[in-house]
Amino acid sequence: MAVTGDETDEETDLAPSHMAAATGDMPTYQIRAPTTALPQGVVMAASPGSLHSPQQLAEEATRKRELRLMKNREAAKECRRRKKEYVKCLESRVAVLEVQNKKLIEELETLKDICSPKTD
DNA sequence: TATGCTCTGCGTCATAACTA
DNA sequence: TAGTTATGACGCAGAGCATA
Repeated sequence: MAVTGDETDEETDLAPSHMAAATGDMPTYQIRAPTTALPQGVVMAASPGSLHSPQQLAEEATRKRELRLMKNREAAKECRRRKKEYVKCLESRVAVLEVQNKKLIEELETLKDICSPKTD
């Protein structure tokens, strides 16, 4: 067979998990890594037991919110980066498959020519 | 050059999915 | 089951481009 062996097996782990569930064969691009390191400038909270006044509670709530927003900001950046990578991966796969398809069509035409009975 | 349109990236919120 | 993370959706701002 003249099927080119250039079918990419480069499927990276790049499809959203729910997408993977939908299509059944797409890889996932969700990479859950343990995030132990805090971003720079983040100060760990005082233990809840050490909070007393309503003002302290309010400050703690504000601090928690800012920490959450910062984490989510970083998560969103990373998510977008992975998504772009995933799309690039899909686009290159499309390009490869288009070339492969073209070759197969050409091969089919050649075989048709060879096999078709000559009618004079 | 001013204006409108499109594209791209960002921050935030809501929520699904996951983990301890 | 509460807390955490990943991601879709939305709105905003800035850059680049066409065109009147």
